[in-house]
Amino acid sequence: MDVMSRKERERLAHRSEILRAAEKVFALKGFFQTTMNEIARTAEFGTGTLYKFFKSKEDLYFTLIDEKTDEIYTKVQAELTREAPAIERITNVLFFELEFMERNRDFFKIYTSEGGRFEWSIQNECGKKVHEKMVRYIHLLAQVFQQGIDTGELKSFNPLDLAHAFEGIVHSFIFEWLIHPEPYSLVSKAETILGIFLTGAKEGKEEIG
Amino acid sequence: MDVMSRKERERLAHRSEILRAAEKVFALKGFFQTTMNEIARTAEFGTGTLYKFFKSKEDLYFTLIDEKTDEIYTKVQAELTREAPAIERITNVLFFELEFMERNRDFFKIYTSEGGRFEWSIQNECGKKVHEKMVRYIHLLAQVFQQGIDTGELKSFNPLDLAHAFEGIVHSFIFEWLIHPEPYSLVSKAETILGIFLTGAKEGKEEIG
DNA sequence: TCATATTATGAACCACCATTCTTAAAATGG
DNA sequence: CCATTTTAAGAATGGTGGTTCATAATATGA
Repeated sequence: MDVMSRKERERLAHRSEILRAAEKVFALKGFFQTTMNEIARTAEFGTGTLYKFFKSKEDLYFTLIDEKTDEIYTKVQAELTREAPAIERITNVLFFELEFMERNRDFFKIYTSEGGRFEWSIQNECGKKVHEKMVRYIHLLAQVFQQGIDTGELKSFNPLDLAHAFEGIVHSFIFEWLIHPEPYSLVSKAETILGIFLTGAKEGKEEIG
Repeated sequence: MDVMSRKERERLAHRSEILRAAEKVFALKGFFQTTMNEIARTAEFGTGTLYKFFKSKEDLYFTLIDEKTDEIYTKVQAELTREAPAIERITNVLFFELEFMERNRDFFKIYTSEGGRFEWSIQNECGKKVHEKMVRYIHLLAQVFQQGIDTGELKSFNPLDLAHAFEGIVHSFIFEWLIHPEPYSLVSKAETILGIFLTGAKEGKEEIG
């Protein structure tokens, strides 16, 4: 049952088109170097039209990030709060993340570049929202690690430290994949990531004799 | 023996003062939001004077990064190419890095924000230089891991993957430390980082014996 | 000290956008 | 079809900030 009028539906469609165009341009040039004009041209709208949907460039930018992060975070959250061994949940989340980034290269370029600008982002009203969501995600992850420790699956490191370490590794693999000139499957790195994170780099002393 | 004239020495001193001021302002506001005017005011020079030392804002920015990275990379490089067990070298480098960042909070804010802007940075002539240095560093690290694998100290993961994972963890701990409101010792996290990286998160099933 | 050369200065210039606003076009509906 | 309302457009506006340059300040050295 469609409760929206044709007008409303069209309006929404136009909004998404603008967001899609913005994503492309922001990913290519970063926030400060993309102009509203260019986004408008890419989306095939007039410049003024953008302001019918978003009250400023910042608003457009953060809305973009906010809606996309929601898309992945809801999925990840569902998996993390499931009833299952911690390692299994972490593994699945890793696959989610990698697969999502593989399908949303542009988005991650924007997302990752947010990392650098925290001073500015965090001051900003919309930026704060995005940042809080990242924090909540890390804490959720830490909670799962805590459970893994409790069940004896994991060593008793500080769970928040584990979460940071895990995200650090994942992030750096995604980053590497992004700047790599010839594309390869990001998901194929999952085994490696898990291997290093779970069993560590050091060769276990195999005291044979 | 001083081969520089007083003039030359003064000129050099002024240059450093400008760089120091720039570091402070860039760290606080990021590249696009700091103005040459503000850097000049901070350094107590006229705006035009900056252009006697640096041909543009970009030049100033990348010179800053370039010279600081040299400072740490030479130290790190010396340690990495030393004759010693791989794990020992990695451990020392980790302490270097953390200690350096602890003394150069501002610099790392700039450095990390470079991560995000790779499209732009890499196109840029000066940016390319900085990027190449990062790549060289990672490869050096990978080489050490390779040696560690050869000597049986480390498991035979792909050494480049190990290097990325290691830097990912370190980076994420530094990042966390940066945004944390009340300061704590970064160096104190070294044990944790090494623990996670070397032995992994999973509780050991005491493989064989 | 004074004439000259050198250097520093910051006001002015100019290009660049985010945003607004007038105008033109398209819906609407009688 | 026409009158009226709604919406889209992109030119015009205003503010900003990197860079330059004419001038002031300072140094030099005779």
